Amino acid sequence: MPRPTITQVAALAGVSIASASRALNDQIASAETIEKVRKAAAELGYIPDSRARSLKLGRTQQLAYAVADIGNPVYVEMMSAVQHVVAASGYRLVISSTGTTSTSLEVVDELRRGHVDGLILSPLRVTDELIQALELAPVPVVVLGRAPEESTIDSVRADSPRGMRMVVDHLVATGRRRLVFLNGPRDTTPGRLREEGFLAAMAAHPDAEGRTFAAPDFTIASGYAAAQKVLDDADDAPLDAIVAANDLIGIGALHAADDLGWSVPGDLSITGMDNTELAEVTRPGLTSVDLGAAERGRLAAELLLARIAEPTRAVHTVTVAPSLTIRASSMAKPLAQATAERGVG
Amino acid sequence: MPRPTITQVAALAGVSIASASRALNDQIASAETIEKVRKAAAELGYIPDSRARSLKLGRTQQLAYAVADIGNPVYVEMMSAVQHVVAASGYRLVISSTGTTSTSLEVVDELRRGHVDGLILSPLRVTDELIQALELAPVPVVVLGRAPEESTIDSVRADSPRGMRMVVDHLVATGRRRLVFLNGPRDTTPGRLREEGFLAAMAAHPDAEGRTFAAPDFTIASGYAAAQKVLDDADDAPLDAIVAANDLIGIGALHAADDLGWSVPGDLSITGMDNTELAEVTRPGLTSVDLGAAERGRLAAELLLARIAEPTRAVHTVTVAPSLTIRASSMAKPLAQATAERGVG
DNA sequence: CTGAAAGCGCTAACAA
DNA sequence: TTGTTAGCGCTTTCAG
Repeated sequence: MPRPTITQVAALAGVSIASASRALNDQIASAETIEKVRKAAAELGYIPDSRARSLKLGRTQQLAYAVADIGNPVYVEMMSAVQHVVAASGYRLVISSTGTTSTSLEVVDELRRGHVDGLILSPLRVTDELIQALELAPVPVVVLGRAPEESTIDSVRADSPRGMRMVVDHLVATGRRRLVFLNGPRDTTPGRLREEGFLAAMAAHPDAEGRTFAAPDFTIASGYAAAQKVLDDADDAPLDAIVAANDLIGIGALHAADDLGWSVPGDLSITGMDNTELAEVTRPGLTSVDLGAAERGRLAAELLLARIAEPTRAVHTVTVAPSLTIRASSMAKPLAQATAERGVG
Repeated sequence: MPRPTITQVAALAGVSIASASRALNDQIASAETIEKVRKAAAELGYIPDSRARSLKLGRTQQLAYAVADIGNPVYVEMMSAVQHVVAASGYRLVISSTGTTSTSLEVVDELRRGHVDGLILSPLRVTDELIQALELAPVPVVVLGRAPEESTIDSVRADSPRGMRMVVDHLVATGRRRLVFLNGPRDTTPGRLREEGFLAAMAAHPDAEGRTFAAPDFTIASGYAAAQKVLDDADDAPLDAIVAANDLIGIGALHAADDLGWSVPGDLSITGMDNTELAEVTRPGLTSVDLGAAERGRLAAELLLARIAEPTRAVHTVTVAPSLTIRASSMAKPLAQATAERGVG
């Protein structure tokens, strides 16, 4: 049996389809009509067709979430939060993985198909071209990341510079003086911001020195190779802390240190960033900056829903405060030794 | 400026809207018409409205992926694979998180809105009620998990019993004789199957003995607590291997062993299941059975697309072969000691 | 408060 | 090959 339409509900209730529609939606009808229609709808198991509704109303009750790589734990965390908010508001979530190479422009172009009422976009690189496209997008867009100050696009950003500052302050406070920043690719937004944040933080500590090194990817393997190189050169260029640009690189560094016989945190502190589940799983646990991925996802979804509800509202740029989760990988030396005795190091 | 419609394209090209539609879709038109329409469409930047198309054609070019918890790494891995296949075939992916409590029945009901052309469902519990609902679903469904033999639903299943057999064989071959199976909740499909698989595998090794213990969740915290209890009781009930029902429980066990001063794999082998990214991150690395999550996701998507293309085709039940990834957590003793000297244990 | 009718944008008969 | 027309299922004027 085919799905019942509103026409059949109306027929069974003995009213016009217009009345049926009104009774079901606005409730603007006589009590008697509403009752009859509800009963008929229930009897037939009527559920309105979202395709027809979309066409008529010009909205789909769907939102898009587009990121470079939906497998990335940070994006997954955001997505869960987004999905939660979105579902609670009666929207569906359409995901699209843009791939690390593309510029997200295709995603914006796709919006013109009208299949979603809004977009949450986390672009790897924010180009002028992209911003321009977003301003002209047919539906509201919220950017997870840095949108230019003067743009008219809502955005939710992490505060990685401040996060970096927290990490560096913590390392210096626990006695580290020669820090190496292990970055991913510098031509990405996180790569650029985190490195700038690191250097700015170091500038506040004249008694400590920091240098930087860029791995080709934000991955464990890249982090491992990069850390290996840095640790191998330690005779010429000593160090007592590695500040990784993200958890994956940090874990790679943790493994490299382990394999090269460095004691963490005895000889070397290692920190990550993003505070993914992975950071909790390593031993020693990886100290990491939580940039509030879930919180950012939640806010992005709320901003988007608010703008859909009120398209002319003021532009919002929300920054989520980071927090530092200190784990064993960056404990101060006395603590570190106590830990090592238990067999952790 | 509003999105151009096919009416405007037709007007600019100087043909009827029907001709414009044919030229754009089937290409059944004179070369001249096709050329004119293409030019007009390009000039206006025309993109067909997917809402109107959905209503007219009765299909949305969207598929749904529904799992209990989209934050779970296994589901994420599947989702990535699904998204990959689906996007390559011109479909969009709508995700929905059913929550651990629900029976997935709401998801099936939602299908009647007609917003997707098919569903990939990974139910936590497969009830008769659910299967019945799936058989009556208005669009094709592929189940990730066990569908009853006689049902008419395509499904892709992991072979966790065989995976368990591989783990147990490996542990026995490396000298372990007293195995404890650390399960999650037994009233879930994976919980039941994995425990049965463990017991069946043990039956093949009369010289070894195995017992089981159920944690309330498939989480690190539950695994930690459960392992703690089992290890505390080791005087009365000795053991030399923990077989965890999944990686999270395995990692919890790894941490508990560490904290209680057990050397892994010196005193104790620990294994997980699912071979998530997490298993690679721990030290010692967690031996784990790869149940082919990505492969299952890929196959499920392909099965769904095939059924949509040919609704009357034969029912397919595909089983993906597991593979064992041996890491340091279950090395044989000689190897284990060599590793320990390097400071891993 | 209710019903008739228009129409969202598109595709697919059908006729020419 | 082309144009005319109906209609997918629904909401929303507009009269009554």
